[in-house]
Amino acid sequence: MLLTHARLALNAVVLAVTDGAPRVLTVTPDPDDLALSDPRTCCALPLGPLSDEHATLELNLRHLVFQQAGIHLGYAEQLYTFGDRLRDPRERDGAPRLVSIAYLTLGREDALAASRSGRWTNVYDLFPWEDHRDGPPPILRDHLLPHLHTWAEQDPARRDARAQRLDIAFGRRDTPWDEERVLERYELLYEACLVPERLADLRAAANPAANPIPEPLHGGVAMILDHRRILATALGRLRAKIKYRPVVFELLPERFTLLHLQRTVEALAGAPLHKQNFRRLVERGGLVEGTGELDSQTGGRPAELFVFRTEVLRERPDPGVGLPLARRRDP
Amino acid sequence: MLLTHARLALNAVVLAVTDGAPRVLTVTPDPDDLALSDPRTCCALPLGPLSDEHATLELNLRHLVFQQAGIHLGYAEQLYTFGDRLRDPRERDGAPRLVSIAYLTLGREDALAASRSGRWTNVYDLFPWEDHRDGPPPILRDHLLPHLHTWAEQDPARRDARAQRLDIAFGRRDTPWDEERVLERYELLYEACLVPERLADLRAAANPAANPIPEPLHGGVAMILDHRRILATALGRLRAKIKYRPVVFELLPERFTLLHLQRTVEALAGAPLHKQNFRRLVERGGLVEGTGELDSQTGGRPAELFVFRTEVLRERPDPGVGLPLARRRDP
DNA sequence: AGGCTTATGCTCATGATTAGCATAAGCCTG
DNA sequence: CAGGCTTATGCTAATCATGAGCATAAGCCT
Repeated sequence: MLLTHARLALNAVVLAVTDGAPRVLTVTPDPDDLALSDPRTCCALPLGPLSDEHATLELNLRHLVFQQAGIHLGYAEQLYTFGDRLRDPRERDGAPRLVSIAYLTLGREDALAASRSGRWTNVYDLFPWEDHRDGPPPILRDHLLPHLHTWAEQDPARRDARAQRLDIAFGRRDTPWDEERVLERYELLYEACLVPERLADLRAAANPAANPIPEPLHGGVAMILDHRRILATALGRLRAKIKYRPVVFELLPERFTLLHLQRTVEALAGAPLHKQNFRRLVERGGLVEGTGELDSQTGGRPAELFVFRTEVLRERPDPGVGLPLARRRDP
Repeated sequence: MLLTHARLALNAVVLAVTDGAPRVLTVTPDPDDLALSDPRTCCALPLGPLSDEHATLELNLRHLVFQQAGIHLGYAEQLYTFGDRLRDPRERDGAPRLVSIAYLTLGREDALAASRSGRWTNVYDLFPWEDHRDGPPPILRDHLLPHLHTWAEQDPARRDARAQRLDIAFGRRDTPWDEERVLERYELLYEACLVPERLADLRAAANPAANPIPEPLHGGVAMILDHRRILATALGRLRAKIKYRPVVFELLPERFTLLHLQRTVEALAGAPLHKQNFRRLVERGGLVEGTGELDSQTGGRPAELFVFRTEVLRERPDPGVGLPLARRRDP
């Protein structure tokens, strides 16, 4: 029952929403972890070792993020443990297996200033196909989907299975777009060689000749190892979670306008919401409480400032914000 | 980034539903893992080491369960990684930290026969307070809740916080009972010394005198280490999951009656459902499809046999069965 | 003053849920 | 074999939730 040859790491996905964009805390990769990627265009999630000093994994993680980026985390939940072999290409050369326990954590906007060595990266720079707030992004229709369809046709044996996965993940045919399926979409893009880190993995593969060399690689920001997959897992989880747990409020200042709240949810969900219905949902759901104070910085009629009603946690089992979707951005 | 002194284990929660009761696969504990518990009354979840032979954790786990119990697993998903210190009391004596990656898996009823060294244990023998199919179980009102309230009053400083946790977890006052909060309930019962394994942990504690020795321990089946906590996590997760993913069908034979389906959901949720509304929900939700064949073993009018409609996965983003709750068992 | 912006109240149609009632169609017993 | 038991299944009324949109309010700016 003893496993001696594993490297065990804690991994943090720290998310915030600033200026209407979801942002993730990234750090400069440890040269050790860079593997075969280019250090200039590559970023990494904060990570570090388990230490016996800390009684729980979560405390360990908080300490680690504070050390690396000077940030005191708010909400934190365990996300997933990534332990499959060859996540790190160096394992091919006999390096011990890497097992990463990843956490999803949220911070307030103002934590941005506190960051030391970390940087905040716009999540949609890393996942440009996930932002549907102004309708499906052009890159999806013009670039990714055509390539995905080509890829699906490529292998006659798996054609049907691939086509069906595409339908489900990207909302083709009778399936609606489901903003939660971030990981499924990432995995398809990875398999189709449309994300840059796939190139590194292929280069590191034992016999590069066996796999056709990828042609239509989508440029953009790269992340080390499987960190973009970890982030995809986190985004999908968070998009699901806001619907049934009041976690959005972890991302907002104590007092906020309803539009501020809406914009934050939209930034995470990557979808536009129907304004009036959104208000009704959060107000009637007992999630917020008016303070009577007004914010006149709105550019229009001043908006009332609200606070989160903590009591709702006692009253309802699943007090999420829900997503009253709008077809397009509300006029 | 190397952690040398951790023991890393895979842990399987294998669930099935037979004769209207949810059952979990348990094995005789490894003498090494027994720690301070009594081997006669103690059971364990299947567990084993990570092995470099297997490319993924999930394959590793499947192999392990097959070896230990002769069962080929169906559905499997990662549950949680338990890595806090002192999960194993022996760590106090310098034993390396134990990190367990737990999986939630489902099997068909008939897997029962295939089991070799494992046993199927009724989940509600381990969690008698969780079965509300015939209303709140007497043990809750007569035994656990009174003791919990006493415990809450015990510490004046934490009284309010504890009382509130009780309200939320057990559905007191204005909060409704939420069948998903299995883990929260377990943790309260653990803290209040109402589950047997707490005794073992206290005995192993460095200075037993610091903690008051527990009086009102609830007897019943014990599990090694924190395996009951792992199981609580699994049950809570599954109860949430059936509502938005069609996982119940993994527990049923290919063809089933709607009542069979309902009884299976009820067994997992621990709550009675409204029959007519349940039918409408699964039929109109497109989850099932009638075969035209009848089952005359029902004791009343023969019921139609249904099959799961796989296509639903393409059509709707969240095809769970939903829980049309009934106040009492339907007449 | 008039137009722009955002906030906020209200309505209407539609669909989903809850809670029952009622009937159907087997079996079993007297 | 009728009557009562069981379970299956169809149907409805009331209530509640959701999606879409209209209309008005109340700031600012020119």
